[in-house]
Amino acid sequence: MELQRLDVFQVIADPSRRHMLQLLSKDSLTINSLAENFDMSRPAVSKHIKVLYNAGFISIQDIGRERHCILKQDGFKQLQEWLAYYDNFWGSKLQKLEALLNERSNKQ
Amino acid sequence: MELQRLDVFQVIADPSRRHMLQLLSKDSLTINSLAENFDMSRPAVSKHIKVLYNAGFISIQDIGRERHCILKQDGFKQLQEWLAYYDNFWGSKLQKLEALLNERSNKQ
DNA sequence: TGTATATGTAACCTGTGAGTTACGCAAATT
DNA sequence: AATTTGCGTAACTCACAGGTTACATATACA
Repeated sequence: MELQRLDVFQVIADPSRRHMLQLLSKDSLTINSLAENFDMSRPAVSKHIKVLYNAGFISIQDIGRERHCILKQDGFKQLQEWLAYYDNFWGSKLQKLEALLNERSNKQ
Repeated sequence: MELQRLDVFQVIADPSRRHMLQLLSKDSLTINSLAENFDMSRPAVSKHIKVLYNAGFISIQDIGRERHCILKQDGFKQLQEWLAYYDNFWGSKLQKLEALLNERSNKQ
């Protein structure tokens, strides 16, 4: 795995990574303490962490030989911005319907 | 491609599918009119549409031999629910910080 | 100083998502 | 009735994400 520069959409597409984010929302954890929760090798977890870090979902604080992973908002923000566009779509669709209904009732 | 039952996270991980959603947010389109916007074969587009449909991102209205694709809210809702959990996380984190700051200023 | 611990990286294997072409079928058109 | 159009599906190829094991490195501890 050379590049590991997946975008935010690809990052959350993996169930293991979503599970990691969920665990980190409860408490910040080291790579090993994270790995205890998964049925995969520690290097595999390490790679996922790298992916999450590169996409801005976590920050990492090195304390001695330990790496503490902390949830970070940046990655989530990109997703929210994407969704906000469609929120607006549903909103305006509803508004058009309301406008149509108002127009109808005015004509009566 | 046998199963094509990807979850909402996998569905939006593909750039082409996100582009399709964007196009459909402007206007509902048939498979062919959609395909004109992409540098891929029509069967490829047809498969993406099936994936989007199965995940609840679009509904389809058959008119004669044409299939009209219309944006649908269901898929987006699942993503919003997922994000809402973390919204709450950031919210509560901010509240804790505020509480801490208030406590400090009261002590002075 | 030697050993145990926490982690990263390289090399490799494998499953599968995403593309292709070829074909089939029903609806529209002539 | 014959042809064209719009679309779905089957069979195949290929790239690559996600897993593995083996090894390297730096910190903590005895």
